[in-house]
Amino acid sequence: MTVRDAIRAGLIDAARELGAPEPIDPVLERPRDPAHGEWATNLALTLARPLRRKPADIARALAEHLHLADIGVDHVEVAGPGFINFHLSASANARGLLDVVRLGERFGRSDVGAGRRVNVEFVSANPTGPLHVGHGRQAALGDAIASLLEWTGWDVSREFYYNDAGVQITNLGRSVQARIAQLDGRDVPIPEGGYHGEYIREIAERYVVTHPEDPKGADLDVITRFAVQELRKEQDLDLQAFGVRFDTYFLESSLYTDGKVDETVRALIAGGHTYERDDALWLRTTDFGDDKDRVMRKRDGTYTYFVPDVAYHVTKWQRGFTRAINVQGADHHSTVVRVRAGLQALNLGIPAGYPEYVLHQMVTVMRGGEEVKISKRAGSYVTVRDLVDEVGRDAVRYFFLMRKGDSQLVFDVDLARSHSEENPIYYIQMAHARMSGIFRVGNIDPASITGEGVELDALAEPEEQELIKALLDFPALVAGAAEALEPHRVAGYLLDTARLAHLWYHKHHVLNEPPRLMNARLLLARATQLVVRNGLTLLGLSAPERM
RNA sequence: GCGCGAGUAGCUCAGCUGGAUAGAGCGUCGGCCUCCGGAGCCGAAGGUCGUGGGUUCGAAUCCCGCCUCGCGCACCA
Repeated sequence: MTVRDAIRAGLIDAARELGAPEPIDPVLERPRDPAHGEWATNLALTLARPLRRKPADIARALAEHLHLADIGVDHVEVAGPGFINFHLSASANARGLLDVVRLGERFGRSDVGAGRRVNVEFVSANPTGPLHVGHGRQAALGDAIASLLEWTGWDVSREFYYNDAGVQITNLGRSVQARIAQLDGRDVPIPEGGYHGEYIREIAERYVVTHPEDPKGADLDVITRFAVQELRKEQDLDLQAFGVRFDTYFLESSLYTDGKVDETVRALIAGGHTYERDDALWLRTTDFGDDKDRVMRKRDGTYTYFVPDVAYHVTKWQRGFTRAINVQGADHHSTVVRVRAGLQALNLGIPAGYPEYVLHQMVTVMRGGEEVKISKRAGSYVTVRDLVDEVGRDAVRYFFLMRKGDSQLVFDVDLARSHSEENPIYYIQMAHARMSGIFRVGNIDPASITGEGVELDALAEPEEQELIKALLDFPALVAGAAEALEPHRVAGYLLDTARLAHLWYHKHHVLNEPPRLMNARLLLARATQLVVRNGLTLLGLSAPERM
C-alpha cells in the first residue's frame, strides 16, 4: 500500500466518524506549492454542504480523527479555505522508490483494461502517394495511444485501413497511365483530379520496365493495381523508417469481394432507416443526430464512401473489438456522425459512441524561420521519410507527440535537429544518459540496485524530494493519459521530470559520497533512469545510455 | 450561414477532468561560474486566461451569447 492509499483510507474512516454520507471519495492531489506538503485534499470543502458545517471546521475535525503517524505522515495542517495538507517525512516520501526498482520496466503499468480487446486504427492513408507530415503526426499519435492502452492493461490491435477502391484510386491509375503515354512520346495530360507528383512518373517508368507486354499503357486495371502495390510498398518503408508496426492491414477492396458491402446495404434497408429519392438510395442519418440525410447509393449505382466505412466498422465489432478508436485528421470529422449513425441503423447492439475518435489538427513545418509550403496537388510536400532522414526518428516522434492533438502543430526542423538542451527530446534523453553514466563511471550494475538496506532519510535535499515525487507520480500520469487518450501528457511529464533530474544532478553528487548517502542516491539515480526509460519506451522513443 | 477545434506571458505551449498566489521553455534584463566548449548556474520583469453574462464556498477549466483564427460543410475519401 502506498502512502497515498493509506492517507485515503484514513480520510474515509475519519469522514465516516463525522457522519459524512456515502460514498466517500476523497481526492488527493499534489499541491502546486511544495510548502503545502506532499499531498492535499479538498474533502472538507466537498463535505461542507452535506454536513452543513464550515469547511475549515470540518477540516480541523477530520485532522483530529486522523492517525497517520505510523505511515510516515510528519504532520497535518489545515490551510486556506479548508484544505488539509499532509507533510511526509523524507523517508516516507522516498519509500516509493523501492517499488520503482522492484517493478523495473513494469513500473507505470496498470490493469484497468483487464485484457479487453481494443482496436486502434490510424494512418489509413490512401495508397495514392507517400506519407506526408500529417500522416506522421497520426502515426506517432496512434502508436502512442495504442501503447498507452497496452500499459493500462488493454489487449491492443493496431490497424491500418487501405482505401484501395473508389474514385481516387481510379484517378491514380489514370495519372500513371498518362505518364506512361508521355514516356511513349504522346502528349496526354494528367486527368482532372489526378496526381502530379514526381513519384507518379517513377511508377510509370517502373511499369514500363516490368510490363514489356504493355508498352503503351493500355491496360488500366493492371496499371492501377501496379500503382497501388508500389505505393503500399513505399508507405511500408515510410512506416518502417518511423518504427511503427501494424497487426492488421485491412483492404477496403476486400469488403466488396467478401460481399460485406452488399450485406451491410441489405441490413440497412432491413433496418428501416433508408428510402429512395431522385434515383438514389438514402440513409436517414438524421434519425441519429446528423444534420441531413446521406446518400448511400448514387444514381450511377456505386456506393458512397461511407457505406464501405460502415461495413468496415461492422467487421471490427464482429471481430470482437468491443472498443474501437480511430485516429484521424480533423478534416475528416464529418465522417464521425455518419459512421456512428450507420452502425446504429443496423440494430446490432453497437454502443452509440462506437467507434471513438481522436481527431488531430494540421501540421506546419518551419525551416529557417519560414513555413515550408505543402501542396499535394503540385506534388511538392515534406514526407515522413524526409523528416526522419533529416532529424532522426526520435525527434520526429517526440515533436509530433509534444502537443495535444487538438492544437495545430508547428514542426520546427531546426530545433528538432539541434543537439542542445533547447531540444526537448535531446534534453530528456540526456537525463537518461546521465543516470546511466553514473553507473558506468562507478562501475556499478544498475540492475543490482534493489534499495535493500538503504537509509531513505538520507534523501533529504529539496531537489531530491521533488524528483522523487515526480517519479512516483508516473503510474497515475500514465493512467490518466490513457483514459484521456492524450500522449502529450507523457511527453510533457518526461520533460518536467528530466528537468528535475538535471537540477538534482547539477547540485548533488552521487559517487564518492559517504556510503550511506551514496547508496541512497544510487537508488534515486536508478529509479530516475527507469522512469525516464519507461516513459521514452512508452512513446516509442529510444533511451540511449550515452550521447 | 451551419458543425468541429483553438484563443493563457513578447514567442511556442502546459495547466493533472472545478481548488490555494495561473506554470514551463525560449526571448528580454541583471548577477555569477568557466582550462576547453554548438556551454552552465542564480535571480527579476512580464497575465483583465479573447470578451460579456451565468452556475457555487471556489471557474482558465462547466453552461449561454458575442468576437477572431483554422478545418470541414459533395450523389469525393
